[in-house]
Amino acid sequence: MEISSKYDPSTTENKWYSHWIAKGYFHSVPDEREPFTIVIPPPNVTGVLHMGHMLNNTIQDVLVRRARMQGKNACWVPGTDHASIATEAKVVNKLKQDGIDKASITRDEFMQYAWEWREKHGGIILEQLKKLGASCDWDRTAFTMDEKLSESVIDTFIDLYNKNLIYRGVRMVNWDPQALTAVSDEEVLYKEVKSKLYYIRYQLEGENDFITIATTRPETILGDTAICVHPHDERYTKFHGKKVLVPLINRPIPIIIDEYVDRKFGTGALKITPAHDINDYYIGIKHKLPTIDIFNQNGTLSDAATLLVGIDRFEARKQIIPLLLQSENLVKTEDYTNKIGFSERTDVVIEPKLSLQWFMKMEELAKPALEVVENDTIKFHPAKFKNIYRHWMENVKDWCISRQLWWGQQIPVYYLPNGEMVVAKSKQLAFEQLKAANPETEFTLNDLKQDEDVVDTWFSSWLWPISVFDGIRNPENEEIKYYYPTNDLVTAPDIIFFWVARMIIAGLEYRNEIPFSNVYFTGIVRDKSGRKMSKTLGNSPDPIDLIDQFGADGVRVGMLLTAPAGNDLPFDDSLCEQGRNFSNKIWNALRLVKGWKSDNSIQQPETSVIAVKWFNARMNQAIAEAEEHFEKYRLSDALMTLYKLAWDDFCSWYLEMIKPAMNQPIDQTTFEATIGFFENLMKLLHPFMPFITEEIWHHLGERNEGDDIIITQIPVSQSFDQTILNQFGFAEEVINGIRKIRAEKNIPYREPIELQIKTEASQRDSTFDGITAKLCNISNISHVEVAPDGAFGFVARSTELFIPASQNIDIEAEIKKLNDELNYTKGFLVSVTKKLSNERFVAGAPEEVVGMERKKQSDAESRIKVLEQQIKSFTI
RNA sequence: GGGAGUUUAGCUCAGCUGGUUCAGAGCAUCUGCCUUACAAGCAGAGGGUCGGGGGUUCGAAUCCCUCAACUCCCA
Repeated sequence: MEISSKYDPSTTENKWYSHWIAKGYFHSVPDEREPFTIVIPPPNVTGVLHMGHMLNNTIQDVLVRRARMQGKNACWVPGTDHASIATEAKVVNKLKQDGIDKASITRDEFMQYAWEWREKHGGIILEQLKKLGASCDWDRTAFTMDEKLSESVIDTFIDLYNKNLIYRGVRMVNWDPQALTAVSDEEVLYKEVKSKLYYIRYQLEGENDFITIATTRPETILGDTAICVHPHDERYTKFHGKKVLVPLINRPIPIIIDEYVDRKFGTGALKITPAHDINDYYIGIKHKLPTIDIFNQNGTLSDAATLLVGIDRFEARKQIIPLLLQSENLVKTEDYTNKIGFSERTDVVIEPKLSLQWFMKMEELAKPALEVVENDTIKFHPAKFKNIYRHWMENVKDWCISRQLWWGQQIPVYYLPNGEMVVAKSKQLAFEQLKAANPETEFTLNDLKQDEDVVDTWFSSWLWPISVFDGIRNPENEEIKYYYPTNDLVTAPDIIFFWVARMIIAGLEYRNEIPFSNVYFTGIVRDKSGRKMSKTLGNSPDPIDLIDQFGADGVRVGMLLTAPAGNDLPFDDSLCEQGRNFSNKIWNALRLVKGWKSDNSIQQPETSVIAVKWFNARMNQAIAEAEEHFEKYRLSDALMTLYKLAWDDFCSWYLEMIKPAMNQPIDQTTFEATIGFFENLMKLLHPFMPFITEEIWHHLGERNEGDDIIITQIPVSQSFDQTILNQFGFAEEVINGIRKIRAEKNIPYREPIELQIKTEASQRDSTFDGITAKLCNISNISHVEVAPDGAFGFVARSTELFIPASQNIDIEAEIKKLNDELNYTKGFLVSVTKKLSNERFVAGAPEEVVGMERKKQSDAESRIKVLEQQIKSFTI
């Protein structure tokens, strides 16, 4: 069979993915095996696959495939979340393009459009994950607004309300004037912005005196209800108890005193606008100040402003300056840099705004959720994220869960005309509840009006590990009992509070059990210059293009090789190139092995006996190493271990050791052992490189229907022969020494050489002589008593080796080389001897350490002796 | 302003509770090779006073203090 010299992923990837699907390998049903469950962090339904998803889902797939090959019942639940703000914005835009204004249609009509949108666009990202090889149980694909999940959300809301953990209140919220909704603290991004500090003077009521304040937001003076000064600020003592007039509108407001004021900032006098600044809000409460909300929901000035009404807040800022100048209230303007909050969703400047919202009390719920992370019931990888988690949990604030949107689960609260409210699953139930509580009520069903708002999307996602198994509605169902708690969660650290913390809270509250045992925090994928990848910057490659270019396996390997947990990943195409090259390397190993004819009439050569014995030991050593890395969730290290096992040990060493002469058959024993090794390598690599390993698996032998690598058992480490590894270590030094001499002296590989070894007969070990001869094209290896003349020499451990020279030897160069080595070794000996002659060391250090030092000392001494002899032999 | 983390080769990172001349890996670089699986390759080589300073110790990349730079989180 002809196999191409370049591996072509495009011919294999779709083939195997369809095959796995057809065979139902990804589908899981509860059985008697140990379950291994991962729920996907549901990507945003509006999104397309980006590099962060690639990294995140590759890691999940590695974990899931490995678990599957360990004989566990692996279940990876895929799905998407409804992303209320983002999706609603998309739908509103789409409607606008079609000439429809959201305000002109009903809520039901809007929801219909939204569902249509999601039917059409909502599945893109999941389809893309298939290209990556993600072995999700697609039959379980979930969506946060599916009936099952939505009902769980509503049930939870009602339950928490009844437990007095949800309340409604007026609070200063982060208002997004574009999305026209409140957003949570976590959805506000603070950025440094160059702005101006305006110094504005307020005239005292009835006096011709002024007090000057500094502000970055001059337009908000219209909402001022006080000026605040520090009680000990002598500059302002004379103003205590007086009133000033708000410029332009001449509304009188009091001068209040509070230690909150920073005397050094600005003028030391602070304007107080309780409706539009969180700190002012608290001062307002403390001093019982009125609040004047001068903004409409869309960020324009309201009637309450009395001036510039209807003008946008930023335009108002521009327009108020000339007015203040004219009225001689503007004293001066300074450049100033401050941090301003932006909406994560719409990127507009957040407006602190007082509004009536629903909140969830967090303090009590947070305690047990902190505890399980502190005591490692849930392990974070890397553990440093525990600190961040602790800090947040200890300073947790109530969660604003209402959003002024339509796309999402509508809050199950019904209001009566008199302002009373009933919390229930439906209008009918609410009415029944009302009747039960108050049989005399005059209100009818139609008097009940449901809250217009929906709950935050995270109020759906926080239930995800439970709700995908219907564990809220049916807490005793078989699936939730089998799959929950899930095993691993793989996510980015930036949603540790949005999501991870709240899932832990929900798990403990509703299952009385943690939702997962391990949380693997990936890094953030950045571009070469360290910037976060984003659509707006346009610095993110299209993952699908990358897959086309390097193959899914290549991209997976590329991403994982340099992505230790929690470390940012500066992405570069060359990483995927490395992955692709690796695919090609093992592909070519297949070509070599497939080209051999095996013959069971040939005796297995001694060199191959040794080679097989060695590789077997080496492989088990590497497996043990990889297992350890997996245990610590160091996937990139596990991959690197296997990468080197395949490339260096298998391809570069082992295959060269056993390679038959050109066009010669190979003995059956070695051939079978080699196929076995190759198969094991493919199994070990399968979680990382699912496609090529499946392809090679089928090339390596005749497979029965259903004999696919994806469901084979992954090799586990067995005890291995340390002696042969040590013997190889020595052989490796010898071989490298010979190669170095060949390279330095320009002796081409084709030209056979002789090798003479000088060791004491008792220490002679010729195990690898045959292999050394084969790999270095040595015609004859002999053991000698005396160093030969006219030979290139080198020392491996404390053995002298010589290659008789067919050419003249540059004696001086040889002596120099030996002298350099001698000096180095002597220096080493000095340091060791010094250490050993230090009584405090010998007394204080553990015996093993001292023993090791003694061994180093004697090794160095004998090596020095050998080197000195060699030098002497040259100088004679 | 408060908190956390990071700083080791050109790049990305390992180096666990001090102890092999401990300074490592991959990639990149340089040199020589189309050696009959692979130039997406093979064989060699170079490269770091472990951010600076101080301390503890027989011994410090590792522990302590301090300074500096960067990153993130919170307000």
